Amino acid sequence: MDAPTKPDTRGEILKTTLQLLGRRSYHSFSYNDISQILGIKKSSIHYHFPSKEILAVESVKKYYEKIEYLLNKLDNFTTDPWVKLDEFFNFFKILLERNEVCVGGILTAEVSTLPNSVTVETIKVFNRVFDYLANLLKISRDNGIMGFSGDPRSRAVMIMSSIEGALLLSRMFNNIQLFTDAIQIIIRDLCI
Amino acid sequence: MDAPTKPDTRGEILKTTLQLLGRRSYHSFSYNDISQILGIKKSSIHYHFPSKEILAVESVKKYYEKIEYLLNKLDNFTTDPWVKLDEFFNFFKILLERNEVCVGGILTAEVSTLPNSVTVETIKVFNRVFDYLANLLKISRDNGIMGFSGDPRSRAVMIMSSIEGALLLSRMFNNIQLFTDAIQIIIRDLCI
DNA sequence: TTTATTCTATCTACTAGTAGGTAGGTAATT
DNA sequence: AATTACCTACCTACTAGTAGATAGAATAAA
Repeated sequence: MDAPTKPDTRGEILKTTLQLLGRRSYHSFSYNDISQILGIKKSSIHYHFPSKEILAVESVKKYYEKIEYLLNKLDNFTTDPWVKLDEFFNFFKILLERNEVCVGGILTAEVSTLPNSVTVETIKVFNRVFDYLANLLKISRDNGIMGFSGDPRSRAVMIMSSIEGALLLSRMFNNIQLFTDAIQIIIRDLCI
Repeated sequence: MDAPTKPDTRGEILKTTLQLLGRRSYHSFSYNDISQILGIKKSSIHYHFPSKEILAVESVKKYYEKIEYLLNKLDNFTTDPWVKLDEFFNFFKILLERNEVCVGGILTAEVSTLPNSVTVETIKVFNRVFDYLANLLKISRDNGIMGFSGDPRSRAVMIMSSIEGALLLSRMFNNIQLFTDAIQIIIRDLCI
């Protein structure tokens, strides 16, 4: 058994920031929120992240890692594209159950007032997901497992558009069924 | 010919607010922005709208009217549901061309930090649109013009989810094609 | 091994700027 | 005279951020 690890303040700050981004928005949380949640002073946060921009950039990078971990886990877990999609959608459903939505969706909605460096990282997340989904869709259609028409990448983008939109609406209407219904339609439209 | 109409400061404030909401977000514009754009002082805005919450509520109500006007115009213009949908989607495409997105989508993304009264008005807008689309879809399928499967209202919600998501992503990627591709898929998936 | 120095990570105290908002004043209109 | 619609001047609260201090840990030197 290892000795007690030293507290990871930096990591806790990032984790808290991601939660705040998933529940609120970039402009709706402040260093003061984090300091109260973690019981440290604002200047301690500034020590680890000298500006809010840097904090957000690092947070989005961490989010990218979480997405990367999810996608790798899907590929290690199964080769069945339907199961992969199911688990992929489930990742977002679990966010909803915690009253969060996708950090990417939040930042996308605020993009016109975001520091550019944050936008750049956000775009990377989406492109990673688009690539993954487009590849999955293409292979599945080539194998005759799926029957959708049109360009796989456009379909991938449209799936993520639907997911982001459905997450936001589902949260506003306080109705998870709204999200799961949308997922059913997305899946059904892939079958034809 | 009428005499010069008196300046409609209240209306100009509302119009400017809607533009700011469509380009930024609730938390990313301030009375100061409006005062600079219109060349009036903040307190003059406060005179017409004593609080930001009231300003937002009135703005969303005005947006509801714009949507209502759009939907009525569609119904007066044609009975062809494909043309109606095309024109409906075009309304949002024109927003993109002005570097705006749907006010409803913006507010939905910020809902966790909005005054409740603003949320209530936003929900009304969406329900209006869901009702309209669900009705259009149901009639069109009953008439054999459309071939989608599943509940028309769920399909309507999913269409709006896709539109909101695609608007946000299209704006972020600075690529209108992203939006128009999504629209193509939405329409195509209604044909089966 | 002990001591000195450097590094890390937190703190207190403070800043400039901006947000939403208020109170009182004034000119024009009714 | 009352109302409307604008103004100046100001307020509190909060934001992101800064400077300096300090304690503990790690490293280097004797």
